[in-house]
Amino acid sequence: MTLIKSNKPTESELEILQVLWNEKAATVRTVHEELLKTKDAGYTTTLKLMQIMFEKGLVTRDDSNKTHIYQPAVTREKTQQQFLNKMINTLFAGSSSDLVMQALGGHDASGEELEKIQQLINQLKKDK
Amino acid sequence: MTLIKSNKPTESELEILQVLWNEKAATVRTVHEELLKTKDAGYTTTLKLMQIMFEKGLVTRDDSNKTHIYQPAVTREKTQQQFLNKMINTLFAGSSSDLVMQALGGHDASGEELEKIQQLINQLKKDK
DNA sequence: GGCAAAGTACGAAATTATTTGTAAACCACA
DNA sequence: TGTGGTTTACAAATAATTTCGTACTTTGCC
Repeated sequence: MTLIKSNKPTESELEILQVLWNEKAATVRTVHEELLKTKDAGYTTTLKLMQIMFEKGLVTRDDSNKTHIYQPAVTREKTQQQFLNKMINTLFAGSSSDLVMQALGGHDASGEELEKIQQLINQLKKDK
Repeated sequence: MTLIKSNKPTESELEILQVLWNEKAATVRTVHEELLKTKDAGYTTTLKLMQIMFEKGLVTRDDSNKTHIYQPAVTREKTQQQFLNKMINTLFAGSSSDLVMQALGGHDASGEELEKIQQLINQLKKDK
């Protein structure tokens, strides 16, 4: 049996994934331009990171043209869940509802958002 | 104006903080024994980590006796909020309710927990 | 063909985080 | 007093992550 490495993306890799999730597909150039809006790094830095992500299997790429086009190979939802679970364990002593309460309390969600959450809760209660 | 470094605890530092939050105060030995239950590291590793945390201001310590006694210098709640905000930004495109929904959907909370969350939501809606 | 622009590959430096070895200080107690 | 056990201090090795320089490749255009 082969143990599959979960390959959790690093901090910088997450930033890149974020862009790819939004754009569906993008060149290094595009990703880099996007990153420049919030941080400051060299082009080859972004390139290198994306190459590493390719090796790790975090992204796929089409290299049939000179300019490669990258796509995310992991879904936003899976990755979110992965980090949420980690966080629930290391920071909320395993209690997901503690996390939810803290998130609801700290930030403010709009009335509309609260409504959506409430509906989800009703659904979950019904399912029990 | 002095910029205050937020000094976000690292992964290992979080594990130590977790113990300190539970125990209120503890020696390196105690923390280390606790960590041994889930991971495997040398005593001096834990010691070193706690010394670094002291330098960073993440913990305080009473060194009036030979065996120093450490206490957390940051609260669990503040730290949770810090990481939640980070995560909301880098992984949930700024939407806290997306995080909540994902957390509720992925893990299961007990009926009792759902009840508590629902009450919190009602409260928040009323406050608007 | 030759040149410039934009891209990729790759190695290695720089930085940050984690782990460990060793020495020195302290304490208990035979 | 001196010996063993526990502790802190410190320096340095190791590992993981991020950044960058440089060389090579491709393409379009004169």
